[in-house]
Amino acid sequence: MLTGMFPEGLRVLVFDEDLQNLHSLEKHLQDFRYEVTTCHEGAEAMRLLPNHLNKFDIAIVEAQNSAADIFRLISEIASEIDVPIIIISKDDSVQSVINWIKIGVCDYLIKPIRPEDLRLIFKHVVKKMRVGRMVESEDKAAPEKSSSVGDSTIRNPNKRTRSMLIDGQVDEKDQDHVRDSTTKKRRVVWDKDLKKKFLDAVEYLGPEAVPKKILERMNVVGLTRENVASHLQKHRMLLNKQKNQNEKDENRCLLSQQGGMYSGEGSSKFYRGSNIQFSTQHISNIPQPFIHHHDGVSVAVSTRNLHHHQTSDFTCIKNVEESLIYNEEDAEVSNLASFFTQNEGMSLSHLHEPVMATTMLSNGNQLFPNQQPMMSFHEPSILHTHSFPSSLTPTSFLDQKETSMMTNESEGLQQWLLIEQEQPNLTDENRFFEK
DNA sequence: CTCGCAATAT
DNA sequence: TATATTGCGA
Repeated sequence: MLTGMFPEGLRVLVFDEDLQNLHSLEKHLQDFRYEVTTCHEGAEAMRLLPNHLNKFDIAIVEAQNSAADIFRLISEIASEIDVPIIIISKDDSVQSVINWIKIGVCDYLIKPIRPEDLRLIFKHVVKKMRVGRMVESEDKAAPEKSSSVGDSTIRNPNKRTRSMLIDGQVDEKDQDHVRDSTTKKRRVVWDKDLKKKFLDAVEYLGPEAVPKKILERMNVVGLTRENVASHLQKHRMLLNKQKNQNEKDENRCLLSQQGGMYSGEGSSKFYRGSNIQFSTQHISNIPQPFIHHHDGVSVAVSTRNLHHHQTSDFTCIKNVEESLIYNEEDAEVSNLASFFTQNEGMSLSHLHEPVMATTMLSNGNQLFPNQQPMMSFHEPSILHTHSFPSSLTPTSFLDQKETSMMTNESEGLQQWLLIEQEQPNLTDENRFFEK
């Protein structure tokens, strides 16, 4: 029964209502060469389980605290079917554990789940097989001390080391296996979703936002406190950078006779207090005083009234109308060139004219420093600029602004401005961990 | 033990 | 470049 490859190919049914969690679980299980079947709908899972007794070796079921229906269903089938069932829950209460174990599930994992927890699920299958046959050595491969109830809450980074010291034989095997497929440290890819979870957690926790709590709040399988700490460090550095940049901007602004305000994506004050985030782009040759370099992107904002950005969405919108940001990066110019030649049939001569592209992002009440308000011109979102008047004349800076204001009735302008930001989506394979 | 930070490694 | 790791003081 136990082939040399065991537990590769272990057939696992995974249920989680949260699709992202589900995929994360799937990914990690597949890393161990398990054969994974996923489903995110409770009734479906419960149907799959009893009807496919020979299709799965084990089932993992995520159960919300309040999932009384799932509890009922599982309690009905757990005693009837032969498949070990593992519950995943964020509820770390003793009572919850007792409730589930009592109805016959074989294990209970408390979120957040480590990949290690998932790797060892095969022990329950082994244990089941042992009921008929006595296999002494398997006991070591399926140590109770690892990954069962309680383990998930008490994270001892030295546990592995200790157990290795205790039992050299098992550990050498273990380690080899681990090196091959499991403990190989993976680099976390902070994609859009992860960043969102992170930022949501940080926002929710406010001043309490420390790595541990953020991690708990994010509730992402496999993510470690260190991962979060590292990201948090970067995140804070960005915020500081932006803050400093902002202060500089304001100083320059105060000192400037023209009274211009400079802003880039780093102008958090610019955004704060509004639930709208926006950026503008412009391509042009513009007078020096309007150019400000921020993170390699040259931007400038001309605003007549310096202080109403933060007051409300409405004033913010009005400011968008008044905001022009110039981007003089050559690459951007050529991107823009290809965009217009491909999509608009515009002559390249337009490139010598200022072309304004403005995005306005509704992203909750928050600044997203990691996103890229400066969209690249080959992304689909730019297509929204079709409605922008192409008749802008390359006259003066303010003339353009007025042209745009006149050409767009406010409703149209808003629609034109509201461009959903899109970042290239990672495939599921690459979603969370790098290969 | 956790946090935050900086330096350093990958 | 982005993320991980490490070391150290708080």
